[in-house]
Amino acid sequence: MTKAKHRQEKDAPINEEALRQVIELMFFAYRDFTAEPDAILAEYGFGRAHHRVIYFVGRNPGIAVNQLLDTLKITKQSLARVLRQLVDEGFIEQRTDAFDGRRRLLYLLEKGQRLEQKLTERQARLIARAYEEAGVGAADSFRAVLRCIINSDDRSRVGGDILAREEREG
Amino acid sequence: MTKAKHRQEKDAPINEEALRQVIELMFFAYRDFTAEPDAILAEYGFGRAHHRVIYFVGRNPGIAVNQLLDTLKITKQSLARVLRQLVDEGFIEQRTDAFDGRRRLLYLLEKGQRLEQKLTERQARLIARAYEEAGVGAADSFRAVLRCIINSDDRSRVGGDILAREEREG
DNA sequence: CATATATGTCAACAAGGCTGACATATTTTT
DNA sequence: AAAAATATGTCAGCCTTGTTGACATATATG
Repeated sequence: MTKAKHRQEKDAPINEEALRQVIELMFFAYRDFTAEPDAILAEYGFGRAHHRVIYFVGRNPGIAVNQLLDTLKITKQSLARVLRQLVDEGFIEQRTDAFDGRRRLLYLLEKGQRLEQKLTERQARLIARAYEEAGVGAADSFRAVLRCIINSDDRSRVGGDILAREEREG
Repeated sequence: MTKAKHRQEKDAPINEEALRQVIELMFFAYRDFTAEPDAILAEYGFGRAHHRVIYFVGRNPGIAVNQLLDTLKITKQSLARVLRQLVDEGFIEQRTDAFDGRRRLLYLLEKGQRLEQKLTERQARLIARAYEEAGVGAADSFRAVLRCIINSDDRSRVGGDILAREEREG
């Protein structure tokens, strides 16, 4: 137990040891959070990269390739590889935008929807159980803190709002 | 706004949309949580794998290679690569265990401690700011939920308690 | 018509996971 | 003492998923 640090912030009563613990908790929690999906994806010969694409396309039907790149913050080539597989194997469909023929809008096909649901269900169940175990009211705080950890620019991407966001800001 | 789902669990009042949002929040939050350390590590020619090793060795001075493998849940070879670099470049020291000559106990050297502090400081600051922004009391709930997401087996590893844990359970 | 934009694709590279095999030192068991 | 188990190190090679830079094509826009 180190003695209270000389308050550098105005009056932050935040325990240093507790902060250290959160760093570890984030590591373990994220690993367990992705473990089940990873195992399911492996059966399809997919990885976490495929999961992200399937998830965000499912959440934002009709998202364009560039919007997806902006969201995932990976390079065109990284996306191309996994997207190609997903399209070739019938999980995702690309339709040319009627208003701008250069754009390819992405949609989940039925096969993709089934996989997406399967993956999301597992993760949702894990969170739901954690909420129950952690006690009522913990859910809102949990979400609030997560949201505050996120770069303000990305906060508006949460909630399947990427397409609308583009119209507002882009 | 979908209408309330037919409660499949006993009486779980958990909003499905909220759960979906958490999935996204976890993705963005973890990415931003690791972004700053990643940038610092890159200056040293290191990656996230090095960070994990430095962190857990710093948190558990005298941890053995096997304990580190169990904690990180990676293979010997994956660890060997980054550990070799860290030892060669003077960030980590290996001492033979006096009680069991087969074991190599790991310690941070001064160089390693400095880097560890630098990295931890950034992450702690990010969390601390999020707590302030999210409001008082959010911290405890946040930690509680994270802990509940974690596999019960790993919960006892949080808090720099890996060495003691080994004595208790191993 | 010139330029900018959205996308696709090729080649090559790096980090960090993985496997399996094998060597060595040391401890524990028989 | 011999045998077996344990802890570690190392070699070779593979995969996924990130990276860069270059170039091609279609479409939109000034």
